[in-house]
Amino acid sequence: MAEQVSRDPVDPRVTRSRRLILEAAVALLVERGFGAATVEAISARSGVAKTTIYRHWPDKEAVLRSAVESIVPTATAPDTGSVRGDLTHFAEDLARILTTPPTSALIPGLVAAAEHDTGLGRLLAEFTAGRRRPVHDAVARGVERGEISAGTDPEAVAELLLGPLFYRRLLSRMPVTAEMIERTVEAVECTLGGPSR
Amino acid sequence: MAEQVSRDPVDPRVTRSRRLILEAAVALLVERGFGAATVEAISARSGVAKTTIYRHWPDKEAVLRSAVESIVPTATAPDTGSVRGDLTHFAEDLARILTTPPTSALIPGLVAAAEHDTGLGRLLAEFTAGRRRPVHDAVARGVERGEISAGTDPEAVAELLLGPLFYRRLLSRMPVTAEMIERTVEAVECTLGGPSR
DNA sequence: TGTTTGTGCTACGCTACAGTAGCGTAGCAG
DNA sequence: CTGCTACGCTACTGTAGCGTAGCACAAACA
Repeated sequence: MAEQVSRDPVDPRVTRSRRLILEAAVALLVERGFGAATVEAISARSGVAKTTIYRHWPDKEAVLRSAVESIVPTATAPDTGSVRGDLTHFAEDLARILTTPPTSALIPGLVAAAEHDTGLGRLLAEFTAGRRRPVHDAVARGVERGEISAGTDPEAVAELLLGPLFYRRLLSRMPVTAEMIERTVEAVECTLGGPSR
Repeated sequence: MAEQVSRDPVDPRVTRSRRLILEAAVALLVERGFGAATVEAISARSGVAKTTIYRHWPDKEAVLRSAVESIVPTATAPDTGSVRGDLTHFAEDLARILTTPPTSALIPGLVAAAEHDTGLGRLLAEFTAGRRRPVHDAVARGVERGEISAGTDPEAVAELLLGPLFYRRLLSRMPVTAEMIERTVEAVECTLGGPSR
């Protein structure tokens, strides 16, 4: 919860400790995955005593959740004036997130951890839902503008656009190039049709 | 290596042990993920002594690799006469794999493990490459048939088709419905264009 | 300046797990 | 029937990691 952060004027030692701990946790998650993110490793890397970590979080899971939360990126969704422009911008944004640390390195582990950890599962669900929202908005604007059919399913659009990008990151492990993005956006647009459809 | 399997007429006790061990390992991987698939758990579940496990594999990683290998499904790719038919059949096949055990439950963990384990990374690469091959073949047949343009990039087609399906399984966790498959195939087809293109 | 509060440190106890050694037994094949 | 081989079992060693207790110290704060 964010209340804690803004409420009382906290001791600078506390903020420093928390910051160092989370930085180290993120670095470990990114570099060596969930398996290597142990409390002792975080302590060693951050220079903060293990006991101090337990003074701020009840257990390891809570630390890792905080670490993950601390780097969840927010999606941007500017109105570029056309559906194609919006989707392209969005895809480029996602591609950047998918290929640059820290988020990039975190996603595979998060996907797997979400399978058996409900807390992280919720986090992943929030992340992906947040990712789809800009697409919904872009579609809504397109409909309003008369550019595309009112019957367009925004979820379907999001899926067609996000799927191939995540596929590259997680499965085929090919680089996400500008050409690939353009091609994918084109494919999505192709299915949209005009307002008459 | 497969030589061992077919070479000598093996002692039935050996085949029995190996089978029980791998079955237990797969069950554990499927039900509770890579983290829970310990040698001791496999031993307890299979009823085979831990020492016997180490008589057949050098270490835990090797056991898990064998377990994963034992359930990698092979892709089917019948020629239905049209690109659309081929792709639909393929997508339905993949959807089944993505939603039914044991493969379904294994994929998230495999994706994550592949990130830091080169052995499993190779396995995943082989799996996904095997998945894409039928799409390549379908495209090739479509080109030969004059149904679609010779310039069609089969990798792009595979990506557009596989991406959304995997996205549902791994990220949005929505069920893969028949409508969704049809919609996705339609979207892919829409980008193909005719032979004139 | 004195008091409070957060930290570092050492030293724990506990559990889970990897991997091994040696012995006795049971099943297989000739 | 006999030798061979795989197996089960017990008992280890060693390590890694979680989470805690208590004390001394130092930084923040009033």
